[in-house]
Amino acid sequence: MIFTPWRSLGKKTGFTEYSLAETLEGGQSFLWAKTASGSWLGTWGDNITELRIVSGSLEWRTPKQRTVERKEIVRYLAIDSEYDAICNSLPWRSDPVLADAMKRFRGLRILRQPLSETLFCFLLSSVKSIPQIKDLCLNTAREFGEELVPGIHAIPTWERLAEVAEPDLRALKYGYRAKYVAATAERLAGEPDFFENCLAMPYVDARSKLIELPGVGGKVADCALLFGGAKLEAFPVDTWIAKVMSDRYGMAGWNLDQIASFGRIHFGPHAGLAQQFLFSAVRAG
DNA sequence: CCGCAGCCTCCCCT
DNA sequence: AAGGGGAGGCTGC
Repeated sequence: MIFTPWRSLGKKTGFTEYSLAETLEGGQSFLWAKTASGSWLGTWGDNITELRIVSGSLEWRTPKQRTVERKEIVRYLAIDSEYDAICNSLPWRSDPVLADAMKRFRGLRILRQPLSETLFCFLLSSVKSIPQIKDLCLNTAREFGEELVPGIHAIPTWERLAEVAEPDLRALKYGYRAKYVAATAERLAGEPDFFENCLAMPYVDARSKLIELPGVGGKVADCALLFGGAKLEAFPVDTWIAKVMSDRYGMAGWNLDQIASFGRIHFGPHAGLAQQFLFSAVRAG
């Protein structure tokens, strides 16, 4: 494949080798893979981009036959957000657990993925590890998604998924998730403005709307809105976060909804970023 | 309202 | 070497 020349986004992005890796494949997206040369190649929507860090600068390039505008990269990686100010607004001064996680993963950002695609990936995520979710997503793309360049496919649209029979999803090893995807696809195919409407709503309303979909509960809705809807107040509670809140914040015995409510209040309007720092830290051990 | 088993499949463990 | 238990959740009882 022929690529454009590498272009630089500079050093001010704050990304390090470590925080870029954690941002791209630390559980927010399942569509990035490390290349033999150590760069990252991935997709979102119908975009394909390769990223790398050289001498502390973030660099990017795209296939020549399918270029991506610089502003799209900036938007996806949230480089245009006031990162230092947002980090500073988190309650790290009074929260040593958060302070430690932020120190270890400085530079970690919340991606701005397409909401539709993000919801799809997280609908497949229940009781799966990251490598397994990646396999499911990429196999689905290869089977049903548009071929963007030879060998690289986009995640199919919900409209396309609505045409796929449930047994064909089972054949891709979806397991019990097949009926969730089939039912949600059928529902969404009749509501072309669903995601646009969600994005226009406040977080709480968008969350309720997503939870109406088959197979979508609080955790999946929060992941979709945080990583695919830029709703930074979302505080997804999975088993890892439940564990750290139980062990380090004295919340043993609290249920998942209670932990999520506490997280949104304690960490504030950017609770989702705090969640991702804690998630990365507890997962790294 | 709350807690829990069951759901597919894979993986790790014995 | 075969078989049980649990995994980044949701649903229905």
